[in-house]
Amino acid sequence: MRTKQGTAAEIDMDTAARLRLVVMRLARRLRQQAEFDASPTMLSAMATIERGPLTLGGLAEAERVQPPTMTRVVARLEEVGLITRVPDPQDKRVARVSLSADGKRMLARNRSRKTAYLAKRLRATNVAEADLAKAVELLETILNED
Amino acid sequence: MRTKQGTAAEIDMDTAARLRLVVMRLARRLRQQAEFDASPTMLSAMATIERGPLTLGGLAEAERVQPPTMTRVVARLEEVGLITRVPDPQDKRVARVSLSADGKRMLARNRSRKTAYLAKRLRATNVAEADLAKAVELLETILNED
DNA sequence: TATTGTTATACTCTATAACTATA
DNA sequence: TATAGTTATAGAGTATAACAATA
Repeated sequence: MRTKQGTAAEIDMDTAARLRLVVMRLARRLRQQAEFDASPTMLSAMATIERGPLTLGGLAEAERVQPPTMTRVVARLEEVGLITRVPDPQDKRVARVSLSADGKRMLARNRSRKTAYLAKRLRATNVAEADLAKAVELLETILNED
Repeated sequence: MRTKQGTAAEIDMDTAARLRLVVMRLARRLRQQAEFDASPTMLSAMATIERGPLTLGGLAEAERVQPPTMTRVVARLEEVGLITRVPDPQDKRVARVSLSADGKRMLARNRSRKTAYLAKRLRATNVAEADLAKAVELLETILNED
C-alpha cells in the first residue's frame, strides 16, 4: 500500500495523509452515533471542564476554539443544566464554569455507555489491547505536541 | 490514568472513550488547518472518487453520508472545477462523477503539501515510524470493520 | 412502483467583526 | 487603553422530508 523505497520523510508524508483521512472519517462516524445527552463538542468541553474549573477564555484555548464558539457551547450546556457559571468576585468580566451534579452524572454515564459503539468496534477488530492503547497514546501525543 | 485492575472489557471502554476524544479533537485540529484548495470533506470525497468513478449514491454510501449531503458536496466540487459529472447514457437518472485534470493535480499537490502540518507534528513527536504506521492501520481497521 | 438524485428546510459547529462591560 | 466575554452574521457540513425524473 505504501511506498516501499521512500525516504523516512516521504513515508511520513504518506502516513500523515492516511492518518488525516482516517481520523476525519472516524470522527464523522462518531459524530453520527446518536447522541442523546450531549454532542461530541459538548462532551469534549465537559471533559475539559471536569479537569478543573476554567474561565471561558481558558476553556476556549484548551479546546482550541475561538471565544465566541465557546460562549455558544457553554450557553447550551448551561441551558440544559450540565454546567454552572460562577462569576469571579474579583474580576467581574470573568466567568468560571464547572460541572453541575447533572453534568457529572451525565459524564459518568457517558463513560460507561456512550463509548459502547466504539468499544464494540474495537473488540470486533480483534486488536490487542496493548497495541490499541499505544495507538491512542500516540494520537494523544500528536494532539498535545506544541 | 487508566483503571489498573479493570477487566479487559472495562479497559476497552476506557480506551474507547479516550480514542473517541482524541479522534474528535484531532479532527477538529485538522479542520482548522487552512485549506486553500478544498475542505477535508471535499478532499475525502475526491480521494474516494479517485479510486474509481462512482455514482452519486455510491459516493454517498462510501463516504457514509446521506445522498443530499453528497449532492451538495459534489455541486461545490463541480462548481470549482475539481470534478466532472458524466450522465449515464443507459440510465438517465444516474450521474457518475470523476476527477477533472484540475482535481487530479490538486489531489497530488495535496499529498505532498497539505499533510505537511500533520507530518510536521508527527516528526515532532519523535514517534517511531513503525509504531505510527501500526496505529494508522489499526484506525483503518476500526473504520472499515463492518 | 421503485430508484436516483435534487430541493427545501433546519440544526450544529465553527469563524470573524463589532460591541459591552470591566480593569 | 487593554482584556473577557457577548452579539451579530455567515459559511460548511450534516440531516430528514418531500419531490421530480426515470426505470
